[in-house]
Amino acid sequence: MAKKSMAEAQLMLGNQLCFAIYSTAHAFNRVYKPLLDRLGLTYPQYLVMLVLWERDGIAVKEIGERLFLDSGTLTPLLKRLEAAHLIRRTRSSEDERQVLIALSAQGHALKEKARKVPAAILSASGCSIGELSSLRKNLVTLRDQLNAAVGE
Amino acid sequence: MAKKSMAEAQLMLGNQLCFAIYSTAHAFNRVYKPLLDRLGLTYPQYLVMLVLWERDGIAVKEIGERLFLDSGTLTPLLKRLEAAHLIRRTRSSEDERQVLIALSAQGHALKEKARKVPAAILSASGCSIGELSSLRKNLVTLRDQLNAAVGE
DNA sequence: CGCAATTGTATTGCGCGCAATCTAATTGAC
DNA sequence: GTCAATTAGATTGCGCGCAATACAATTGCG
Repeated sequence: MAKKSMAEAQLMLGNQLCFAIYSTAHAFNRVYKPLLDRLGLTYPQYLVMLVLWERDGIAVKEIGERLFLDSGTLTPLLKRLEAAHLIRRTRSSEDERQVLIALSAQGHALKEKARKVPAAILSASGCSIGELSSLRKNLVTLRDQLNAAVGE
Repeated sequence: MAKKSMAEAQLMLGNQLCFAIYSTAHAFNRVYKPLLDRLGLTYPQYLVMLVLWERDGIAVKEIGERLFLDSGTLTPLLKRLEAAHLIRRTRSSEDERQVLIALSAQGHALKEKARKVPAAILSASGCSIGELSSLRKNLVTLRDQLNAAVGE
């Protein structure tokens, strides 16, 4: 009987870590949206730009590995960034299968406008650097463990 | 110079935390998918069923409040659950604006098959109950803070 | 070299997630 | 009671996110 109610408790929404993550991700999105609207970016597009601001001229594959996204997501997203004149997509001459992504002048320039985003997010979170940092570490560990479990 | 790059690194933390959450949510989804496929549910549909297994006969509005989802997401999702014969949607006679969601016999029965899901997730996470529970608590605090910040 | 297997990207289809808009039902101020 | 404001859902449109599939370029094995 005690056992059964434990199984029951595990099915309760409030007890589920996954729902906490799911709903926190949505909450973050809502905080980011007004900030990113000013940059003309969606959140996944912002992630791609963050990768490119660190280093551009990389293949779609590498962006996908860093963000855990595949070509089904990235190909149309990158086409939209190209249509917005933030990036250029060119086939690699060394390996014609690869499409290399380079920032345009506008894409580089957008980095300056994006500088104030992290501070705004930090303040909306209402947490200390230490809290956020330990939370991040635990999540990355969990994520890597989950991804390893999927790969068997 | 060291100070400036440290401040910059700290500012990036909000971004990094958000990406940690974003990518962990996707990792969870990948772990859940094969388990939920056997139930014929997607993850958001599973969340709706969790709410209904706790208490059904509730309005769409209440489901939306518990899951932080709006009618644009729920209406088509609930129609798919109805098409799968897991729920029934009926207008409230007291307030004709409301649509009440009730589990069908199949919907109730599915709860039994869903009981083994949480244990499978727990094992894939590779964490102890205590770790997951404290992580969950921190995330809920952060989520509520973020949602409050959006509401100003 | 020749050909099968692999790799990188593109395409299609489906299910969210949400903003914006719409409609019908209810409430509230007077 | 009347009419404006509010509320609950539904609809539309767009951008992911991913599985499945397709295809061309490259690699590797004989």
